[in-house]
Amino acid sequence: MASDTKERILVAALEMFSQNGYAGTNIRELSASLGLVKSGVYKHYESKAAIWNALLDEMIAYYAEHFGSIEHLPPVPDSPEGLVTMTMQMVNFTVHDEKIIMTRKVLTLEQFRDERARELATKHFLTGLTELFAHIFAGMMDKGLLRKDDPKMLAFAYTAPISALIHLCDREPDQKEEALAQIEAFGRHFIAVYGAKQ
Amino acid sequence: MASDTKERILVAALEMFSQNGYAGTNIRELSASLGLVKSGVYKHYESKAAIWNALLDEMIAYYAEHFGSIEHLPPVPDSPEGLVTMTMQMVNFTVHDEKIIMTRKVLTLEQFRDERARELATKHFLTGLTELFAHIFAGMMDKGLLRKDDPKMLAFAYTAPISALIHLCDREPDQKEEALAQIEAFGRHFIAVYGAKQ
DNA sequence: TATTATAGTGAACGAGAGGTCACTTGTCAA
DNA sequence: TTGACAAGTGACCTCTCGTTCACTATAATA
Repeated sequence: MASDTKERILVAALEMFSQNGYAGTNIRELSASLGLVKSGVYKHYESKAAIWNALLDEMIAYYAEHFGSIEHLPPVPDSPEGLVTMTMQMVNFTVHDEKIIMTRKVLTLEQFRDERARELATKHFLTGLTELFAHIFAGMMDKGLLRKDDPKMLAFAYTAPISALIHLCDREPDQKEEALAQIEAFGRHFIAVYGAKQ
Repeated sequence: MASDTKERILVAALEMFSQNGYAGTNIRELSASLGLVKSGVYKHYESKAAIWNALLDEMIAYYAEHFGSIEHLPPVPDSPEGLVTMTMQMVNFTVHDEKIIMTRKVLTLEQFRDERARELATKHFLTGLTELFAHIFAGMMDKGLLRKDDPKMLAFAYTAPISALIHLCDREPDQKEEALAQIEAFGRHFIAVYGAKQ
């Protein structure tokens, strides 16, 4: 019945791993945050490493489902301004959603220790975003909204600065508002530079 | 006499912290890697945290000395191609120098736990590079090598993608050569886009 | 009703952590 | 030569870690 405990353990693990890292997290605290005693956790996972692996399984599956599939491509904007709007919607979500913030933090902290975390980090932080926007930019070029150029290069030039500011938001939450404004300014700069000449 | 031990401890600490993080590092291993026993370390530092703080002091001082001062500004390139050359020299150094690699890794791993690490991470990964290249780009604009625009915005647009690929090199050293080629390609793309119209 | 599986408890364990301390050794100044 | 001091040793301390296990409570099943 109340065996959503197994899932609640993963939620708590994400929270603690993202704050203190894998090595800095202990099972006692994790259990306590769920209102049970540490041996209770071992009824659901055989070890700390098993919790970590299950969490990574979930993160990988979630990423594949939400960002890795073609049908989840956002629509191609109808105007340069539409690109900024869409970008800001995505960015606003990604820097305010606690679960996604914690996922990024965990991947950041464990990328050098765990191979799967490393792979997922590269997707999350670099290749995934670039591929997504390469599609979008190719569509915008077809519509005559963007100067014809290599869509992958433009996507990289567009997403990497945004990604850097998203990382800044994770690191310094106080500066979130400024960072968001900076992203918007960068978006407008980008369309001014790369927008198709009228 | 042989009291460079205090300094050797910091070297070993940088190595271990960058691989396993602060929490994942233990003094026994650290001491053993220096050929001494753990209590020997406590003759030089009163605690693990003291080692961490001394290491951070050193990293902060090193950064201020080498990247934070005006007189260490690289010369403004004489041609668009010169920008690429200079960039590749800097990048090649930064992705191959072990100490700098380890410094980036440590800052990456501890940015959420230690406030000074967080500040230094933001400088290392974002603002420092941007300010440096803002100076360079302002100079290039004066020379007519770059289209007139906001130097800070251009510097951000230039350095953030490069920084993303430097992080990729740290995360996936196997892909270092591809990443360097990608940085060079991006540099050429950048001057094609932002170079002053002849 | 008796049985059985599931979820959770609390005490215990061994290993390894950070840290202390009395002691030895080597070096140099008085 | 002696004394003082810095550097290093090894045994030991306490604490916390991940993990185990015998046990209990509960709820569904036969």
